[in-house]
Amino acid sequence: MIKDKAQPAAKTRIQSENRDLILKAALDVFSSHGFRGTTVDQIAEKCQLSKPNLLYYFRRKEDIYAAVLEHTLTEWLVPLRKLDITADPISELTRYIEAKLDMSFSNPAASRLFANEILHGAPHVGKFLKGPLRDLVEAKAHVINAWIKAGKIRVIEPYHFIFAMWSVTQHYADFSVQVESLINGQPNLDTTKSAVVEILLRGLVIK
Amino acid sequence: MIKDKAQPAAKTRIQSENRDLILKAALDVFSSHGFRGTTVDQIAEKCQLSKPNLLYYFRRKEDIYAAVLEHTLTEWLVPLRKLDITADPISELTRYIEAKLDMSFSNPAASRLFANEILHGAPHVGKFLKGPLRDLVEAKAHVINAWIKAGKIRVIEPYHFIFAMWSVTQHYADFSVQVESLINGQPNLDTTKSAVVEILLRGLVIK
DNA sequence: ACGCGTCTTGACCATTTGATCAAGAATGAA
DNA sequence: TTCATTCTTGATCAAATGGTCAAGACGCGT
Repeated sequence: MIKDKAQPAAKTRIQSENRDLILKAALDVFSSHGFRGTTVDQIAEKCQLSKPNLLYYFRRKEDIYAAVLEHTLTEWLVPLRKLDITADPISELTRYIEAKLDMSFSNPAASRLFANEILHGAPHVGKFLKGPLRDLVEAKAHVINAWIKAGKIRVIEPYHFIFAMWSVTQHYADFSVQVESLINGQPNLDTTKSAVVEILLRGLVIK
Repeated sequence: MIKDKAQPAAKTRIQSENRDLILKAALDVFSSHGFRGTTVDQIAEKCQLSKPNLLYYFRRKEDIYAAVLEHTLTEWLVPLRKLDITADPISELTRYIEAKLDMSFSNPAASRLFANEILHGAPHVGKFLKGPLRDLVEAKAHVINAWIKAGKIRVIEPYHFIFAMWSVTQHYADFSVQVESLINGQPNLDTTKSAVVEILLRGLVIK
């Protein structure tokens, strides 16, 4: 669980600058090596601050991790929140899938940080999963069900469909090493977008 | 990279028994905590052997990890190898997806071990990805393309489609904590199978 | 029962690493 | 400029951890 409420808001210029530096470096290192795999020294070196200085801004290593994770989570849900029941389902879901792919390609570290956290049992975000995220997903499952009832898309199990959109889009960030090994290079964003949209949505279109 | 060739084959009864014990415990611990996150002591406790005894069978912690990973990888590709070009595409892909879901549900630890390895840059299996796995995936992409040319399924990008099948099926193992938090309990295997098959294959059926 | 090779472990070591602290340097409001 | 507050860091500590080793226990073919 995220224990300490986020550090008291930065009061000085130096504080906000250095906190940003630290969080940026920490995202990079934590996402590459996991929580146990990263050392405070690594983060310190990456942002050019001394280790005791890091621990001046964040008392414990775990506090840095919690701050990075929290910061990441808030941005994570923005696209899902925007899913609009009044819009056309296919174009709405297309927008969502493309937004998630944009995030995976532009900020894979954030995706990996989250994946690592879940993979290891979500020790810091268990409450987030069972609380805010669960409520949001439930609401969006209702949206999908409404579309189905209105005859706008074919019948599909909403939860599994949401999981499918997540897993496929995040795959390009979390498993990028594998993807790049198999296709011998970086995938093209636009090509990936159209392929993924086809795969996930073609089965939903009413003929 | 997997450095040492697998340990010399077990010669005595005690050797093969204890190696099995160790590998079983190690899969459990490594998949939960990652390589850096697990200690030799944890593995030792889980299989009721002393730490020096573990290091009698495997000289280094990394050797245990390599052995578990190698053991896991070999089983991993069995279903994909079986994809048969001569069979009916939809039933063949259905079989594959269901086999992968069976694996995710029955042995999530193996899936998580692999996910963790890839997530952290595949330090031990880079050659496997660019070698055997790449060749296999290339071959199966040809199979899918052949089905498309024969007019048996609709046009789809084969690599992205394979990635989609992997990510969706493995999601239920790798992100099980999230899945179970969101649906408030363990997903039903059969329900999941039919939902995933619908999502991934309905768009491929020729009307 | 013997004896050799296998197996087991308590004690120990070196290194890594998260965290502390006191002392000094920089900052910025008055 | 002044000086209280904020910021920075070298030195250091304690705990955790991967790995070693010598000595002894045990298994098993003869």
